[in-house]
Amino acid sequence: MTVNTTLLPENTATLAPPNAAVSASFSPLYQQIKALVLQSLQAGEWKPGDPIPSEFELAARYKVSQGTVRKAVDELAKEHLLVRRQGKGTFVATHAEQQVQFRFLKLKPDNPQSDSQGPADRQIIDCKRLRAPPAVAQVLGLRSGEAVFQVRRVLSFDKVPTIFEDIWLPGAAFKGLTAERLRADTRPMYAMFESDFGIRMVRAQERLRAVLPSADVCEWLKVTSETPLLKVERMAFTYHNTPMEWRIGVYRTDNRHYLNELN
Amino acid sequence: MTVNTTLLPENTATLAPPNAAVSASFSPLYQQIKALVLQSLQAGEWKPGDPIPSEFELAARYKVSQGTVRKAVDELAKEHLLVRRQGKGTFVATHAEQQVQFRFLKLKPDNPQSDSQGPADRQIIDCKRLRAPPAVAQVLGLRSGEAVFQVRRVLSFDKVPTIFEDIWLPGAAFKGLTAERLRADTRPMYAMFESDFGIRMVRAQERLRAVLPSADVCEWLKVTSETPLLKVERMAFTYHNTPMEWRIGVYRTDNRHYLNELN
DNA sequence: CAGTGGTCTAGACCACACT
DNA sequence: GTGTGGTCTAGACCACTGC
Repeated sequence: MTVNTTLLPENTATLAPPNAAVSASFSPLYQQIKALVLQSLQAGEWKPGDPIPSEFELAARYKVSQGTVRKAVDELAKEHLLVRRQGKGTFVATHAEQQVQFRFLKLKPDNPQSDSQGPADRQIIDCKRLRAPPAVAQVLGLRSGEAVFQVRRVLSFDKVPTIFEDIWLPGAAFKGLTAERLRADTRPMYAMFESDFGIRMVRAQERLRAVLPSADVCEWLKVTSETPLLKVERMAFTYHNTPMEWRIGVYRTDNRHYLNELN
Repeated sequence: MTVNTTLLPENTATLAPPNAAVSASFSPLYQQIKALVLQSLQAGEWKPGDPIPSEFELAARYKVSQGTVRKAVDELAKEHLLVRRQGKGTFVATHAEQQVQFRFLKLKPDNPQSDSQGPADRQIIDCKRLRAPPAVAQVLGLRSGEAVFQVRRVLSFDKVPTIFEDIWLPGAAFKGLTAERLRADTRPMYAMFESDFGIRMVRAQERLRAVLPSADVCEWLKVTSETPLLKVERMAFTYHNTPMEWRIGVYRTDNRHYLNELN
């Protein structure tokens, strides 16, 4: 495999000096393999939950050694794009698995023994199809005025309304989304996005602030306007860092907290 | 190297069947090497900023192949305990490096171009040696009444007091800590902990809430009692998950936000 | 130039899951 | 048993750093 070509029919890594003049943009073989696997993931060649070919098969396909494939797959597994299961195979990661459900929800109960840690009760307020306001269009990488969906919902834990969220999604990718469909589905929202729209959220970024609630938030969360709330602004991305969701939530934090691990 | 012994004089991995009866507690060689390196780090055999022996030297010392050492060091590097530098060697990580300073401070300016991202102005209010209140003793793993230090300080960005913090440290480990020493040192606090007390913070956990400020916080941050603040409770750990710091901070978030990457 | 970490290969064997 | 991922080894060569 030559260096810095996107694909190649045969492995020339040990035959040709890989780095005569291209030293500036040198990229190791396993990174190139990683990019190829990622391409297949994005193209939907293997769907969430499916097994991908074994390491030896991939090694044969790309004409590299199994160890090189292993290193590429290792990185994708660490980024939660793939899941390795010893003895079984390597699978495309999915938000539908019990194990990783609510990977992105960091709000935990202060007293885990007395308060539920499980999924919340969800109430979809509405789901509207709109022309994107400028701010929304900008963060989602759309042209101003393109179609977007706006979903509003309330999450309750132990019967206490705790989270109010405003979710913006690109109209083109989520064609056919309705409040009814959201209400009918009992799985996590991101699991439905995978199966119904072929969109897998891979990475997210959250910005947190302390705020006081607006009048309508007071209504939905049944709090006074003096109750400080945690405002969580989330950008979620699919493959290749494509923004696919903008979510603005406010959390009650009197019996729960946002837990963050620093490594 | 036999399996499941903490150390061994020679490599028997290829000689003895590693796993006749101990299948339940099997641990791979590289994990054992990792534990040994970690032990040397904790014991201070190599100090923050120092180079550790080369992969070949470590391989010779532990009687394993270089590849096995590599995998152990890889993991320690990913956990930020070591830093690899191609061509130079592998070094014990330190909070003193420009590159990783304030690794644990997640408060970022809303407008990076106009607001400073750099280190804050620090004002040490006081540093008291006390007998640990029960709550403090519990989280730090001390007996109630053991000595602790309480440091209070204010951090300002662009002349705006933004963070008020209350920091609790075990008295035994930080013997000799004073407000004067804290004020005299211009480095990040964790860098001083390394050089002056031999304590390296390796991992931390933060719990976030929205709160309204107490009367003294209003004073220090010059805000009204109606200003919602982000309360950040941090537990920091040294090697082997030993708790070494409990820190309770309140952040102003009107011009800054807490940024969190979800992967 | 020598020494370090980084990549790649080839082959052996182990642990695990399914059949 | 067969096939999967997981570990370990040995050796080659590349890229980077500093003498």
